[in-house]
Amino acid sequence: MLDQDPAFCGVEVDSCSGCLNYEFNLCAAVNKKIALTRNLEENASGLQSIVHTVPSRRPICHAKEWSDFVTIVCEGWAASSIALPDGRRQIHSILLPGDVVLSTGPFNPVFGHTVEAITDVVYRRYKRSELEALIFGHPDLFKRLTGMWSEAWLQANQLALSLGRRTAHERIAGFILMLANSLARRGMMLGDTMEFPLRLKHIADATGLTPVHVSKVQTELQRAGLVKIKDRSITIFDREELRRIAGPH
Amino acid sequence: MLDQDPAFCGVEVDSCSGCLNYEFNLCAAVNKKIALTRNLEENASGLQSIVHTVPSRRPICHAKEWSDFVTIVCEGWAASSIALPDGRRQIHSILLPGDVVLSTGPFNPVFGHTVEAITDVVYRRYKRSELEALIFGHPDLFKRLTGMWSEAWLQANQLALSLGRRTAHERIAGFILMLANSLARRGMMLGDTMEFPLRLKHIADATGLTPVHVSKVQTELQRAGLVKIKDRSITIFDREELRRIAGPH
DNA sequence: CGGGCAATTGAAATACATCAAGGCGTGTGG
DNA sequence: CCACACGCCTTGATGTATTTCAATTGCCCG
Repeated sequence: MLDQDPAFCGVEVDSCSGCLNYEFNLCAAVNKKIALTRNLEENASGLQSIVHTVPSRRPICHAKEWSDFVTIVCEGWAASSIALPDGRRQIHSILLPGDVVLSTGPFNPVFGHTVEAITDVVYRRYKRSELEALIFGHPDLFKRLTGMWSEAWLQANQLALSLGRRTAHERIAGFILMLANSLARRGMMLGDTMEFPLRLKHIADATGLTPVHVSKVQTELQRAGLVKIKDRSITIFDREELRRIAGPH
Repeated sequence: MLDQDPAFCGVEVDSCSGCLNYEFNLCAAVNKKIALTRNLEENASGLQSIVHTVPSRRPICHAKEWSDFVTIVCEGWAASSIALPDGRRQIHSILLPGDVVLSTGPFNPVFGHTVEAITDVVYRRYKRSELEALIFGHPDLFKRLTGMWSEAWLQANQLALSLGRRTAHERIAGFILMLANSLARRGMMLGDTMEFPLRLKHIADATGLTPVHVSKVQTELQRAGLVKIKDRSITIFDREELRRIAGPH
């Protein structure tokens, strides 16, 4: 879906309303607020955003970058990670269309993170100061953001639980199911098939394993007839069994 | 220090001003705001809190509990964790005096977490609704909270990095150093010695290892003369070398 | 056609877990 | 006061999940 129409969101400033994920997250809320302030004849051209496009494998935000902007993914897949100087790194979130890049968070930027495009990515940047001003005036928008924070914190802790206490099989099965859920919520599943542009290295860095081992577990899952990974997409045949392998939640 | 005067914070409602950690975190800010609102003759008896005491090894907040209260630790050590039904669990933060129990977060409670007393613990509960009201009126207090969230998120991600990518030695050395820093900021270090009330199981659940393995690594660190663990306290002899073992940051 | 990344596969190495036994401190009941 | 049980820690022996190393293949792209 992404590849079929990479320019779907377009490049004009307020083309989000046409975006498939418009309703998904912050974008909708923000734009509706813009509409509201317009009606009120105040701050008419208030919240501007600039659309950027980045080819796959390129960084979107760098670890040291001090950012005055809040970034939201419009199109494509990206990975947010922390890296050690010796090259080890841990991906802590896969960013999909509609996701706010939390390290460029609406209230405070969080340093030390790197965001890298997995596929070609289209993203949008809001000026933090403007977004902040908007948020303070609108309690529901605010609620949405604090809710986002709590959820992100919970997810981070659950990732820690996985990395600390789950086996490779559990982690990988769980990772696939998590992606399937995220994509389903976005209407990006075609039946039981979804895009799967991740390299082994991505999965390895997200699950705390090595690419080699990820490959072995994946072929096991495939030989057992649970999934089929091919041509940068994955089909889930036996979701029930996959859930069983992913272990308790 | 904790054991010497467990009732240091007292049990009256606004005894925090005498607390060693009063200036450390939210308490100070909250209480100053109370003072401010008093001066303004509004909401005079606004923010009430109730002090609770819990003996070691007892739960403070349960996983399923819906909480209308925000909890702050006044005295003692506690652990916040997520558990799997089969008993595996991951501790994601050690809570020390002055720490806000983030799963009872100021804006939203976060479910699925368990908070357990390690030592005897004294904590204080604020009604969320009251705290929330207070926060909205006071931007600096608000800034403080969003800053807390960002920091907590960063820490969670760094924990994930450790669990996913660091060796047992790195994790344990890093864990000890982290505690030393936290305690130092609170003025709870006596030279290079600090309280260390954690059981092997706690350290294991915080580092994603088994108690047996933690024991082996600890005795290695001790034999190498880097630290000495004895009588529920730990002394750091060679912080430099410990940092080297903890690996890059 | 060749060169370079990505994935697969097998063999060997290793870090950590599991199992099991013993010791030490602490509380408890006789 | 002693005997005893119990929880916690230590230590060694063994087991295993995952890593590391290495060789091979396929594929994309010039």
